Amino acid sequence: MGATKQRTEVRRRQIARAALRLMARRGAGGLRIGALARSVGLVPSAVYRHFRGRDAVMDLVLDYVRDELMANVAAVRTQARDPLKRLHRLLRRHVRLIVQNRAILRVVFSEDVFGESPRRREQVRALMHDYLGAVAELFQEGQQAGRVRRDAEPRTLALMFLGLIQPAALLWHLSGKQLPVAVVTEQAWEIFSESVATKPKEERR
Amino acid sequence: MGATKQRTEVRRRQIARAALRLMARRGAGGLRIGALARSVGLVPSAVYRHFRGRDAVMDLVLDYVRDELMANVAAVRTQARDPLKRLHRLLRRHVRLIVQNRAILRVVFSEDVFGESPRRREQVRALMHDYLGAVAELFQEGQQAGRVRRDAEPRTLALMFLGLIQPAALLWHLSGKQLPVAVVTEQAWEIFSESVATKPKEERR
DNA sequence: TGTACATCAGTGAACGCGCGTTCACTGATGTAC
DNA sequence: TGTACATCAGTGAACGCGCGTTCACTGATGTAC
Repeated sequence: MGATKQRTEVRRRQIARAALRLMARRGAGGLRIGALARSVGLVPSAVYRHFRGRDAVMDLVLDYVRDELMANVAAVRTQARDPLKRLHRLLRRHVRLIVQNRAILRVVFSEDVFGESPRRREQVRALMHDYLGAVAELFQEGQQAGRVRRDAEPRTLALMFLGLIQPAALLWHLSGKQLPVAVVTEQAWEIFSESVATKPKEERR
Repeated sequence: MGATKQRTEVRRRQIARAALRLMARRGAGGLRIGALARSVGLVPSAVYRHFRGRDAVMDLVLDYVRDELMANVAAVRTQARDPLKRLHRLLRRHVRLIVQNRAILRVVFSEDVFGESPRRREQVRALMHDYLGAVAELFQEGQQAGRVRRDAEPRTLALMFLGLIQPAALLWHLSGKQLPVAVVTEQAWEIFSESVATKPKEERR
């Protein structure tokens, strides 16, 4: 029944957005072509006019996630000079990203990604690796600027940084938005950053 | 053809163990009755002699995970008196548990659990909640003993504790055992515990 | 500006596959007497 | 200790379902002249 025709670029965008919504609710494995089509007012087979298949949709979503994460890193670089401030802002952005678009959690933790195809798994590994690399770079710059203690590996710090968010985000997600992620993460950042910053002996924070 | 008969309790144990192995490789969603049956030398339909269905198998696995996590908490309580030492030991045990049995990661991050049935989701939430509660208790005892700073919420500390492991474990898993989780986690613990412990100088607050 | 044709985004029916689950059955094991 | 019967853990065939994907088609949109 008569969906009005749209140019393929338009449909691709619509479908990608719908995919994000669906994955937020049902997870990566729960991305059904049928539901996807319906939610943009098409018939399942119509999706194949715009994508080669389910995998191609997934790819686009993964690209989106990567873009968002990396854009955050770039953004905080322009917003602050102090490496620790940059990291703090990145933390907030990361939390906001996850809260606003739960699909991101699902993609990274997905089954699909986790076990299934070696290709997918490698894609996500690379994504996580790159993001961690960018975060580690921020820490390293902090070390060079004398703001961050030098007796810690930047990559370890980057992992800890992610660790400030991940369990809270997971629990938040499981509990259906009950947990105040932003607040908890902020508290965790305070403790973490304090222990990571070089102490200007006997001075205030 | 012709599997020798076994008592149902024996089969249940065999099946549960096989389920753990399978989930470690393919994830919770990848737990197939067929594969499960084959890996204990049975025919798919035979599984139904011992379990009501796929969900019942999942339930048993979930129970196992809960038991292991909680047993770890109990164990470290007997192994050390100092709350921080207990937490350190718990961290190591947690890492070992995950490394030795990857199914645990999959269960907690699973799709199945993540989106699908509200029941499953609630089960996992409760599991995580209880474990976090037990960890928070250790922190609280540390505060009462004057070993842990009092200006931080025990629950926040518990979340951070999990955060020391989770991202590392995830990356380790994605990269196919490349990352030295134990080492990285140990480094992270050093930084974390240092910032959480009360400093000999500024005793009380 | 109108006509002829190519392209393109839709449709619905059908196919195939994997998988969980059911069912009637069989032969081994356990139990009562 | 042997016999009769109940129970119980196997088997394989079949069913049903959800879902991704293909295909022949149609009517709208774009383009050449």
